[in-house]
Amino acid sequence: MLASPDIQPHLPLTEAVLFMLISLVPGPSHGYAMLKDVEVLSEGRVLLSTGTLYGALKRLLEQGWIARYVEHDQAERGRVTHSYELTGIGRRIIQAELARLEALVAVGRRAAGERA
Amino acid sequence: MLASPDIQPHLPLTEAVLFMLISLVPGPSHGYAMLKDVEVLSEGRVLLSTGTLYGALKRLLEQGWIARYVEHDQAERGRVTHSYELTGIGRRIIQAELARLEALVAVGRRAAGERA
DNA sequence: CATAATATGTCGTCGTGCGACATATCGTGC
DNA sequence: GCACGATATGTCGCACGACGACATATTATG
Repeated sequence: MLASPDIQPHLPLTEAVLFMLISLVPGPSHGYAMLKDVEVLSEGRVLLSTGTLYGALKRLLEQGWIARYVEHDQAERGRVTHSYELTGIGRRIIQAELARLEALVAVGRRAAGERA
Repeated sequence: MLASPDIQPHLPLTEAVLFMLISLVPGPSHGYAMLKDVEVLSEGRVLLSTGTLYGALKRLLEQGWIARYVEHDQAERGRVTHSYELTGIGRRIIQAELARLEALVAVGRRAAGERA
């Protein structure tokens, strides 16, 4: 019962990408905000560089896991920011990766947990 | 209460390395056997190439997470195999990585689990 | 006695995280 | 009015690691 068997080849995700996707679950956000969200979500352990961030965003867009739309801060003047939003595929990827991680932890605990 | 705070910088482990370390928990083994063990442990999802295997073994030795000793198959003739064994550091690394993964899953489930 | 499985190793390529660098806007305090 | 930090986006080159391809040799099996 593997929903969308074509998503398996994309796993495992890197820690950076998984945190970025998770940060988009509550709703759309933009690059810099995701950077800060990931820092909070990971309790300060994952500090994305902008190189990692924008490189990963580009790939996620190409793969169709997220979608982008342009937003104007104010009326039509001023800074232009880009908002990113999870696609259906993106949500399925997150679920698949979390399931994979749970299985991995189970294997590890079974082997390494209950013994000297 | 982070035992050995100096191990944190080594995380996250790659999937290949974590599975390789887990395969050594029950006891010493050699390269090719680890290759097959990982395949079984991962239920066929992780198929290490020998490039990955021996490259990773070299690094694990250099880092002192495993130790190597030479074994002679028979008396003193025939194929020479190398056995690898987890060190104390190696065991702590596994525990630290499993703990990290559990925390990661918890964050993911909290964000992505309990909502539409 | 050929063929598969076991066993170890190297090499080149590709993907990805990351630090450094480059720009520009916005808010706050002085 | 203006300096300065936070916000915001992006590029470039390096380093590390997984991987497939290739190379070899020994040990079982049919």
